[in-house]
Amino acid sequence: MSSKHKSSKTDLAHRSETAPSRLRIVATTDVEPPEADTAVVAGVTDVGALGQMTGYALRRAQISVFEDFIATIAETGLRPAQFSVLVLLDQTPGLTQSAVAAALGIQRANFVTLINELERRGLARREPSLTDRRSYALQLTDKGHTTLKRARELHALHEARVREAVGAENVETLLALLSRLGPGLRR
Amino acid sequence: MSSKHKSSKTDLAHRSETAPSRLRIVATTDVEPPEADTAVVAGVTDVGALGQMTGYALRRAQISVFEDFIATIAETGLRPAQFSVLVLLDQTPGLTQSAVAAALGIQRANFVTLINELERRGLARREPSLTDRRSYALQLTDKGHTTLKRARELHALHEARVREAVGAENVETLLALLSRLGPGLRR
DNA sequence: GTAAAGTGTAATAGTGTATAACAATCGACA
DNA sequence: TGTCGATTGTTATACACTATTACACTTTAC
Repeated sequence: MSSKHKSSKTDLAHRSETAPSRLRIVATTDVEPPEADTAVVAGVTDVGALGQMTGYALRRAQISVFEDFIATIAETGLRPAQFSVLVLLDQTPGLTQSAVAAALGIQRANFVTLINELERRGLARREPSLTDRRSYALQLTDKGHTTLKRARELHALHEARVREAVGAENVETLLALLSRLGPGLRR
Repeated sequence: MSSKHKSSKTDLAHRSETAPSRLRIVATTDVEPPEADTAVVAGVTDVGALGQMTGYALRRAQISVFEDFIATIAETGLRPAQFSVLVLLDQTPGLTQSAVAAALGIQRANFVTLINELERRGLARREPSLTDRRSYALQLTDKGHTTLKRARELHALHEARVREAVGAENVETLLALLSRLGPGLRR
């Protein structure tokens, strides 16, 4: 699809070739590995070697974090994917369904149901694109903005718990490392 | 991965093996944050603020890593959950279905299908428990062991890619941080 | 102007997970 | 020893998420 999209007010496209700032990771902390050994911890059989496999560790952490996040924003009636769509549309209004889906790694066919629901709840709306009659320009409604605002407050509570669990000084380290695993490992 | 794991007799409960000491995290590395700005990277709209949310970052990383892992062990016909069951049964033979399910965070009702399939493929078997007629003592078959061995080789290739992507010196840091997000954030 | 590509949509299937119910069995204990 | 609550494996079922295919409509490229 065409590159630069809406240049609302936030001037995009100023991607200085050389990364603006390198992030110097210098985390120094004492960490207690939960437990080692092939045994039982709190009545549950230890997963042993599994815990040293990045994939497994990632999955368990992700599930755990999502569990907390979902419970935290439950009052908004939003699920994680819906929340991320609102954040994205708030940041960059006018995106097409395909653009949002691609950015979030969602199949555009599956995105239909998602945006349908957001529209049904009056949180977002499809406006006809002025330049392309095939697509819609997605927008947040006022209700969408207020809901998002509340969701952000709740998300902050959740994020605070995550920071506490992982250690505030280590959060940026974690994010930096995770970003390296972003979409696609070279093969 | 490790070098241990071989003497898979039935001696569980042999504590201490991995240094139960404290893990000193001292990662020092230069990391290029993928890209900043509300813009487009390679034709895809940037997710912006989303990238700073641990949950989102975790999810994307997990999906990416799993994708690679699944593709890598595809030749064994194993899916991640099945692989983890084999690893667990190899490490601790004789576990019951409930024990394995609990250790892996799987609903025991859903584990039935999983072990059924492993048994159907001749990789594991249900032996009658000698002490409890309600449950089974799960075991790997010879075929299960050889399949697991091959899967481990393939997993090593996968893990190597992960290490390269995240930086070999940072892997233990990542694992330590992820373990802190393990099951359940305090609420 | 015609062919190729992109957009939104529906239909469908596959997978993963959660819940409820149930028979068989175990464990505790009066 | 008999009863009752808890546990184990199991089936059935439902829901969320994902992937694939197909299609009409529109845009883009040659």
